[in-house]
Amino acid sequence: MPKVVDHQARRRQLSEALWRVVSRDGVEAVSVRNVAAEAGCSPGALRHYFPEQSDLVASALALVSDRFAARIAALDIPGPPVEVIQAYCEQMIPLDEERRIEAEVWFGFVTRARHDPSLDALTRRVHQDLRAFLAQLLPYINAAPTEVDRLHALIDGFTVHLLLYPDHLSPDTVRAELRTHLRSIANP
Amino acid sequence: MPKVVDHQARRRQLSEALWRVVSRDGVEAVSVRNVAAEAGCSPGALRHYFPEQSDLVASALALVSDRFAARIAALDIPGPPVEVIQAYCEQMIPLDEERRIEAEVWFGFVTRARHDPSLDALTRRVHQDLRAFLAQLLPYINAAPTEVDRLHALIDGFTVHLLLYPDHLSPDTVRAELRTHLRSIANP
DNA sequence: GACGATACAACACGACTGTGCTATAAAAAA
DNA sequence: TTTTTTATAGCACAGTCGTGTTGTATCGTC
Repeated sequence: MPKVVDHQARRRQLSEALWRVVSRDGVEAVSVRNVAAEAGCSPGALRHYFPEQSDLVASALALVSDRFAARIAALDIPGPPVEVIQAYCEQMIPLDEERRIEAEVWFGFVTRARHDPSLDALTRRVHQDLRAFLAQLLPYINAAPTEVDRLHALIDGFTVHLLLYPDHLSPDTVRAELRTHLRSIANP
Repeated sequence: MPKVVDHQARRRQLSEALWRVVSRDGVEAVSVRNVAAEAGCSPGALRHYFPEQSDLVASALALVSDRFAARIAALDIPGPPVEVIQAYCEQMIPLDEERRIEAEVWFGFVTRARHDPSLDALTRRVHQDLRAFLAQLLPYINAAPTEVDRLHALIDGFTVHLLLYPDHLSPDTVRAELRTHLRSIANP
């Protein structure tokens, strides 16, 4: 048997290299050569793990989704229901550097996904999962089920604003406004 | 003097050709050649009006902003303040085909603008103008000035969701939820 | 009608793209 | 040690990109 490497770990490294390229130079700078250079390997090596470019992008997007799911699973917040839901919702918003890069990658490629069938399925599924997740949260604060779309839009709106105009909106402001919103839709 | 053409009109035609390319094939399909072909002219002719590609994109983005401003100026809604503000806010949301294409172009290039200084200034200015416009609206329904960020995020969140997942969210739902929001922050 | 400015077309160039193909290095198995 | 399988590297190819340059047709003015 030949040299053995952890394929899964290698793919994650390469996906994170793509993240760094997006964060530094934007989505339009993502190419096989650029990502390989960022990861410190040859384009041929990258193509050994991702035969086509869409495989690489899909993996990078899936990693965003996985990281979010891991954060949610690791959360163990005590306190009143509104604070628990606040903590969950905050995991979807780029309030720190880690979440900022993830959101940058996600929103950088989500527009491309509409014209790329291989990415389209993934992004639609994640969107629907998030909506379902939020819908599942609402009963804990006795909010009306119809509030899910407004909450979801608010979260993604804050996400876009934090990404594009970080100097016009502080994470603390977003946290406070999110809390205001959750309290306003909660029925004690 | 030579053949005279209406430069402003020609630029608008070319900008709208760019819109159609974005709407059909996405932002990544925008190139000097593709837009020229869509407009039915040669790349050389396009470059006569837009020496560099960023000039073309900047013009297309400015046209979005101008169209929005024209719609706002043309509005003459009678009725209670909440309904008037509702009508204003709806002009920012892709609730019909015209606004959908505009929003598609805007959100398609706004991520690129963060890495392109010539586009950055325009997009930031528009964002700030919209925020100021919303802030100016709030007193008419006696809403707290602090509500501007939440309203702005909600509007852009709905915009993104309508753009990316139009089959998960209907324009009517958005209209209804926006009205719910405006009523919730209004103090009679 | 001749002139000159403008509109437009066409090509050239270098750089970049994704992707196929081939060669080498390395490590596990024989 | 030899064999075999994998990991990585590197090159080739056709296509597209933005943009510079050069030529030509067309119209308003003299």
